[in-house]
Amino acid sequence: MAATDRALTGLRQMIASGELGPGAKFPPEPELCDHLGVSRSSLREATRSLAALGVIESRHGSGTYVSALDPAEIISRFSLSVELIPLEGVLQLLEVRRILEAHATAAAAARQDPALAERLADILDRLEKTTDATEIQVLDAEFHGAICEAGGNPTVTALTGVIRGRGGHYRIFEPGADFEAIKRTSDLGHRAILAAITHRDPAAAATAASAHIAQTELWLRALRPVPQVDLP
Amino acid sequence: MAATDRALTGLRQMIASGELGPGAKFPPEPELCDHLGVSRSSLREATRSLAALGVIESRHGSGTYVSALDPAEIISRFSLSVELIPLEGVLQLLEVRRILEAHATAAAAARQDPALAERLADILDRLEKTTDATEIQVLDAEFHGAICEAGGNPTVTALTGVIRGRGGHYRIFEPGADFEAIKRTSDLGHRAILAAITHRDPAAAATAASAHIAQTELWLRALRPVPQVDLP
DNA sequence: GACCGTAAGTGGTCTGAGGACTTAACATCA
DNA sequence: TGATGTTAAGTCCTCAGACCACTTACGGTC
Repeated sequence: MAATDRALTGLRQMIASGELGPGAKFPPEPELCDHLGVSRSSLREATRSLAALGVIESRHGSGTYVSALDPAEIISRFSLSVELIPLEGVLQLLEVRRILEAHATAAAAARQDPALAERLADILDRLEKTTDATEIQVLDAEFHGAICEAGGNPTVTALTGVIRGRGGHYRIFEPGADFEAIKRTSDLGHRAILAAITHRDPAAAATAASAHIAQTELWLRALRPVPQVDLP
Repeated sequence: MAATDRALTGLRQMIASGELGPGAKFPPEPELCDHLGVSRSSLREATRSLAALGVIESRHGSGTYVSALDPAEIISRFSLSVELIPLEGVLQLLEVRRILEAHATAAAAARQDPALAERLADILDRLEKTTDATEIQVLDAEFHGAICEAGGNPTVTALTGVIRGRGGHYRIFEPGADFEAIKRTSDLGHRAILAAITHRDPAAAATAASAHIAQTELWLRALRPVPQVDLP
């Protein structure tokens, strides 16, 4: 087996075997090199791989640690790769988001939390007032994010968040030909979701969320020209 | 910004900007180092990160290439990290699988493909005959995998596959106290799913799949002792 | 035309060195 | 005594250079 793979397997094994749990500290690099039988370069490439996957964290001057191994955090790391997926693949992902978010929205409606409805209404008030593309995107994420959070499964929240972030790169809400019609349809979709949550109607909430995201899928399908993405 | 981060951002930008599409070849490492203003070590750590995420592929002696950027392949890379998630997180992930697979199973039932039903029946025949833990796991994966595939969304298939693989590490089917009862319940669940697909009843299929996976969640919840994982 | 060896191109690995950051122990001062 | 500044040890980060292993394509040979 290649050196880096050997290091990679060794590091993963140390975690999988229970030798190192979440938050635990790895031995210093030279010691690990000796233990795994690889050079520092290979070891560092292996640690970088696991760091990219959210499994470990290297802290400059302090040490290398096992991450919390929280599924939501690990899924968040996906955004680094999901942001590069072309439109064709994004549509597949949007179906995943539609299914999961319909479920989460239903769960949120079933939860019967007056504070949630109030907060969502406040977000929509602000959302309906603005025409700025960036602000629309932020408030939309806040709306759906709050609902998913209320759904109770942080993993679902993280996963839908990553997909929503990717979709946001395709700027549907740029002022253009159909801007006003699209914006109005979107606003109405949000109100339908909020109404279902306010009325504590899980089935209606799932349907409204599903329809709202399906609408986004249709817009994206029409938006064939591949956009530029600005990375940080 | 740190050297490796600079390289990472630069590489991602080359893809995000459209300069390099799926399958495209990167310039040789020395040229990239010069272009990005980092040493070869730092560049290599950056490429390893992106390779771990499934965004690029390095082929020894040939070059470094942009991957297909297929969401299903990218999600498959997740298994490297998902396999290390502790039981608590696996339960959150299983809920994701339950939601997605219920949907995919319904879609498969709606598809009305006689060949699928035949293939599934064959798998179940073999599954019901064996008591070998590994073989059970393989056939179970084959059964659910075939259904998800028929569901029509490869991303859903990949995601459920990764989660199922993680759950499989907790060996529910080891011969033990409740082995026979568990096995019989599991077999019945599979037959219920197959019946719904054969009868082309999407709603029943979704319910059966959901119930089957929910049962698995219950077994896992009861299985508190953390198992050892054997990595390849 | 098919096969094979060779050479150029490219990523993989190792070694050694110095720099940058974190942490904790220690000394100093009010 | 308590707070503060200093120092030193520990650790990861980056660079440079060299050599190895693999792939590919070219050109020669049969």
